[in-house]
Amino acid sequence: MIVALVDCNNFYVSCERVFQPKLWGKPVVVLSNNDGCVVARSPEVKALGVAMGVPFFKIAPLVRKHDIQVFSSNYALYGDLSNRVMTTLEQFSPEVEIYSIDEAFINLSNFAQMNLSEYATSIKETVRQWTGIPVSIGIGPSKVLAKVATEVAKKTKLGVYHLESAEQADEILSKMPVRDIWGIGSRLNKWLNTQGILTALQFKQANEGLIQKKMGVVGQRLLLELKGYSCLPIEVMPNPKQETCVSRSFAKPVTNLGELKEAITLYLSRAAEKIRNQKQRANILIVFIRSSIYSEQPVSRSLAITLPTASNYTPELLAHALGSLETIYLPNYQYKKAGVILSGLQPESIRQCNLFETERDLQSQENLIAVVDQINRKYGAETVTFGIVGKRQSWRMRAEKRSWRFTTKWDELPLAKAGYWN
DNA sequence: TCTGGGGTCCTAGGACCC
DNA sequence: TCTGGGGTCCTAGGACCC
Repeated sequence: MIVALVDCNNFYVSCERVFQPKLWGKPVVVLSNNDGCVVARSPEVKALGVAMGVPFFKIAPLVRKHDIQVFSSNYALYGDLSNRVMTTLEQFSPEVEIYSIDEAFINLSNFAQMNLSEYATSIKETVRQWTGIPVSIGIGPSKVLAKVATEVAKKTKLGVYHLESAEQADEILSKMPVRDIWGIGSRLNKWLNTQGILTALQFKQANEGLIQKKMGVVGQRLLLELKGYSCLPIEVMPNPKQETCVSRSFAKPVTNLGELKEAITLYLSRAAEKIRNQKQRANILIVFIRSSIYSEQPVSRSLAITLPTASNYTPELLAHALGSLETIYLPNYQYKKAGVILSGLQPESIRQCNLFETERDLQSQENLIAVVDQINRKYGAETVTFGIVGKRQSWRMRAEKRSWRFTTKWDELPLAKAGYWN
């Protein structure tokens, strides 16, 4: 197996730069939803020592001092540019696995006779030319080693690295903290350190029984992958989702049941829309509300119910969701976040009818919801909403510094006028 | 004042079945 | 004296990822 990993360089920042070239060379950050944490940093910002995930308010002085350009997350833009990158990659191999919004694995096994570094370089240049997004590419005999190679690639000027031999791998792994291996998180890192395992190479050479006992088959696979045996296949067809979650933090704490109902109504509507797009129905509905984890009076309430029959029909799901909310709601607490999870998803093609419903009832439900989806697609999300959604929503998440949705909204297209581009 | 959102996989243990 | 064996399904919790 020969795997390449294509990783977009500080993707969200790069997306902002594509349509605002004046941002090149300047320090730029992109914030998480609700403008809470830093989730993407330009190299200039990394050089200032800003860590991934720090709360934005903690870097406010740095922002002023270095005139860091700040943006709220603009997922309409990032999602669209991601699609363009992935489509471009499909020119280069029939087997592309879209792993996340900014990463893809490519199977290059059939290209072994070529100079793969050169091939990767041409991939990189094409993506840059066609989409404006800079990428780094690592090549190795397994997904885990391709990840390692990508880390090396990011530090080279070329932005491409081919890990070809076990000696090369060991050389790199010996200088790599074990925490940086894909699949080793903070918990396992802590435990491994107590076992005297500090580097990736030490992990690779560790006692298999010990790793297996602690980490199960996940650990075994990881060891094999590091040794160059591919265990994790490239998955070209996305697996059907098993659950779908919509949740948001509030801009300010909410205590009132009415406002929570509004929020749950919007989240549930969005979640139902998502599973309809995936052509799925849900068997299980979970509703949760919770305070900030930093709160002095913490509260976390949730309820999972199994639906009488699988559904993706918003009004029906909504009735259950609001019922659950009333059950779990406790007055006088400061809720900071709420959400719904639709789980036990199954294909729409399987249908269990309710004893008292007729084919005609179901058909008219489907027609109604199809029209709602159409209107919201055409005129924008939440043009048509269900039930008790008001317009004055003081709890709505913040997105105060969002750039234009340059590629997906007619009235936000980039302007070709003097002064815009600089 | 202010700390994201959306997922996946694996395991262990209990309930229940024949 | 002596009380089986082999399963499935569900849930909760732990770990990870970007």
